[in-house]
Amino acid sequence: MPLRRSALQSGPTKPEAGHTPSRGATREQVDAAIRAGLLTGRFIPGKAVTIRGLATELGVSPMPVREVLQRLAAENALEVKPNGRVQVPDMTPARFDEVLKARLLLEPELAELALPHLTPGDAGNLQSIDNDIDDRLISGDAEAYMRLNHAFHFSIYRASGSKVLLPLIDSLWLQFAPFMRTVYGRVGTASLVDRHKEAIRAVELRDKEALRSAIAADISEGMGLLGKEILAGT
Amino acid sequence: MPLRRSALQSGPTKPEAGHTPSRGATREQVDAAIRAGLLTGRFIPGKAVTIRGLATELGVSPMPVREVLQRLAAENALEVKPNGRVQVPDMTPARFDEVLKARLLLEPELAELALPHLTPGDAGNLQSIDNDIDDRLISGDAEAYMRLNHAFHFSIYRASGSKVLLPLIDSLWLQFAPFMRTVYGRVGTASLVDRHKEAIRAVELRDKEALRSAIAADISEGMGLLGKEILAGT
DNA sequence: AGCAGGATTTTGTGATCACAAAATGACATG
DNA sequence: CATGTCATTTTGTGATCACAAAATCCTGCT
Repeated sequence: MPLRRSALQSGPTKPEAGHTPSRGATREQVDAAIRAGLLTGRFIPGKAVTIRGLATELGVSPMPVREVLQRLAAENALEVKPNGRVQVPDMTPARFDEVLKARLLLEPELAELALPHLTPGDAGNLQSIDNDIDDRLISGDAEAYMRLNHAFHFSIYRASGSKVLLPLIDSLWLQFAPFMRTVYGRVGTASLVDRHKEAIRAVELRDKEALRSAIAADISEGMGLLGKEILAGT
Repeated sequence: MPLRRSALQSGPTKPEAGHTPSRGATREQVDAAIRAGLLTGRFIPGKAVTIRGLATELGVSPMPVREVLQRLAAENALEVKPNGRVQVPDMTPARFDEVLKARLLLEPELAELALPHLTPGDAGNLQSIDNDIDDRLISGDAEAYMRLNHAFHFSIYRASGSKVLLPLIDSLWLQFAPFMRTVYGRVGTASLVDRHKEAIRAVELRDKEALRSAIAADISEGMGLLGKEILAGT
């Protein structure tokens, strides 16, 4: 086997020695790798993803990949077709509307719940992430933009300590991210707008309503307008 | 092994002949069995659930059970502890508040989306389910009540044809159902109230707002009041 | 009796195998 | 050249195995 460079492996591979690292570590590694790949759009919707393929790509046995694929299918991040093939589900207008609606219902709510837990230090981190985003936008690095945008939102949401709403939102992001990647591939990243600055100010001022509307506007303008346009032209 | 009567198997077991039924059929069977068990409260929160145990109980190999458990863990219906053990997560006040909030955000919305698709025939089905529920309430059959109450709500929600909101709500029900079972075990079923009648009338009249508030009231009165009371006393 | 400590069993995890279904490709036929 | 057919390969699925960690049980001591 030629050991080709994988698009999923960012750092050097781990299995240096035969020692088992810890309980379920391999599965978590595989899970993190595939999740990150989905969130940054490295999987193309409609393209089949094979168990053995990912397994050899990640240098593990098919077993942990099988389990992770089932997990992601349960979160509707992947779709198991009746023949057993697994693929990233392709976006439909109906699905898009639903994801948008769900995001608008849940994300402002969770941001509000997180607000009391956000420290001035967190606001600083958000500021720094947003600066990175601006850099990536002008350099046109869509993959890095998606990773940072995810980091921005979830830095807020995670502060809530939520164990229910957060996983739901997680599932939503996994569902729309691969599609948005294809959108950015068409319209580029230069025209992207967000409401991150308003959100940061709202966090600094601890203004509940301002944060809600910043998040809501970020969603409907950033995702809503762009996506509708693309889906209409298909 | 004495082949004890399983609490999960309702009918006679299937694997009569060695013929493979169809693609992934075993997994679906296992998935349906465990899901139904969770929704009717046949699993006790905090009690560990073992792969091999379920496997022999269902008469299958551990493999499909492993995958299904991973799926359900991804939906937060089960919890994988750091040692790998899998159990039904026990309810905490914080978790309960979040589930309640999420239900109130999502379920009235999906009911409204479903309303245009609900026919007079559907209203009749709802009526018949609700009649069954009333019978079970006075006879005190908590397990049947939970199954029918689930059927009532999801008969509405499924009509929406939703592929995003519906799975999210599915996940929520799997999370609170086992806890509610313990609640019914304490307070009995005679005192349960619901807003099903109002919901049915709203469906018949195609009254959007009436349906929303019927569902919302059903949630906050049926689940909210009962749960708060129990959690406060723990 | 209470309890620590070690042996035994149980359990999850990752790997591999066998099999059937599906996808793929080659090839012959119209 | 298009098209249907058949052989080959790939793929998912379920089962089984080996191993280590965890839990459980038993025993012997104070």
